[in-house]
Amino acid sequence: MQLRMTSQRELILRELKKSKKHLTADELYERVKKLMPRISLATVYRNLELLSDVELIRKLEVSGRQKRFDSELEDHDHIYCVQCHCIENLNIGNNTVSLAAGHMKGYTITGRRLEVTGICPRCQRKQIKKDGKHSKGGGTVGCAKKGVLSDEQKEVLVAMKNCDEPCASKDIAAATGLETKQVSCRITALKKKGYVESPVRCKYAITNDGITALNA
Amino acid sequence: MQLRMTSQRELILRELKKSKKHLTADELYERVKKLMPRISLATVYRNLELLSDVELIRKLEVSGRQKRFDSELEDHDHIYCVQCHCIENLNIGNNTVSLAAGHMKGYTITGRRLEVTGICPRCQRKQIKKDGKHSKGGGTVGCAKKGVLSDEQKEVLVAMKNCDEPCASKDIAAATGLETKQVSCRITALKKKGYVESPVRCKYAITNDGITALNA
DNA sequence: TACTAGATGATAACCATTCGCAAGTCAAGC
DNA sequence: GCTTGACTTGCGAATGGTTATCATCTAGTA
Repeated sequence: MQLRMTSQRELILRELKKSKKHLTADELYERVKKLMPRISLATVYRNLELLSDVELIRKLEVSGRQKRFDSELEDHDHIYCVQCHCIENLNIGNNTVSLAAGHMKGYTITGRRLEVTGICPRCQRKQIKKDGKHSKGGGTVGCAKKGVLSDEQKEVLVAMKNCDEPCASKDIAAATGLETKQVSCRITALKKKGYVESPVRCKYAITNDGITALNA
Repeated sequence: MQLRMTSQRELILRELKKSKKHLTADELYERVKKLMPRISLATVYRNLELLSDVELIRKLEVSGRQKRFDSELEDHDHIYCVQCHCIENLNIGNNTVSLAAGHMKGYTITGRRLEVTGICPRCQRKQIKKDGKHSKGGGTVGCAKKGVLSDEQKEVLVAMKNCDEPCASKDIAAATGLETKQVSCRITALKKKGYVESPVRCKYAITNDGITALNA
């Protein structure tokens, strides 16, 4: 099997090299599409795979769900920001440690990957600015994108908005005609999204985020 | 938010601890299901996530598409076999190197992950035994499970089986009544799966694997 | 120049994971 | 003891990244 240097392939390679970052397949797809609108996402995936097979580029299997690709071929490690999910290069010598240890188990070593995780300076600054929110790390892991409101949830949220002060789920049930069980379940979901808070035990109120989300 | 130790949760934790390996969510699900048949896969996922939030277990985001979970909490690294995809623990001290380098970039370090890749002793032995097959590493990445045969591919494969000696795609086309273009395309796919080989350029024959696959 | 390996675009399939919902269970307060 | 609401569960549908399939195109090679 032998590779042809097609125009698509060339473009993909060039764009990856041009961007010094570690792009995901579809970030690269977005860029390439601007220059070659009819290119298919499948072609991008295929070529990234192929190009890394022949070692013209390097596939990084790092944290997160998406693979990333790198045009830099020399061995280097990565540092990964757990908040913004950006990845930077890191240069550390001292590779011999791991190789020796590996050999002790009878393995033939083919490579090694060091990934340091942390919070990048940018995110640290952001954190200091608005440090009211207690982000437990858990909860919405990974992309902390706010879920969309379902109609059922909206119903509860609207009722809650109409209350002047924190109300019990029982009150919401009365207002909406729903069963309290359903209400309580939906409140839980809304709380997780940050649209509802509980200032007093068993009393709930809509948050500012919740109001924004309703209007959106 | 406070966790209850439900029977499901307990079982999941116990089974993970029992197996010394690094299980994926659904490997664990298979085990747990034997003891609690009505448990849901979602429950397993949920609990693994929750348990790792409270640090009763540890989530490993290692190579491959699936996450793995580990009941061992101390810091340790991993060695990963690129052929059988098994993972073993590895103990290397010397963590300070990476941390220092990370700090230089202004990061607040939260963790680090070293993954050595290689071929495990078991796979090395296997390799020596039957070393006729050139497995380029590429091709079917990850799970190297053979694709299922489509009806179209079967058609071509059957025709090929009926030939005593390697035949050209033209011959297959004649035998099946298909266009040679289609045939050639399917042959390519079959070759990639290892069901067809090309002993001579432009001549194809069904492989033993191919025959097995047909009968299956 | 004919033939075919290799590439492409479109789209369907895949697979691990997550979400939404309704129903269940447990602990605390009345 | 009964009620209430927080926390769980099972089910099933949705999501999202990635891969496979197929027909068609294109470019090397005999």
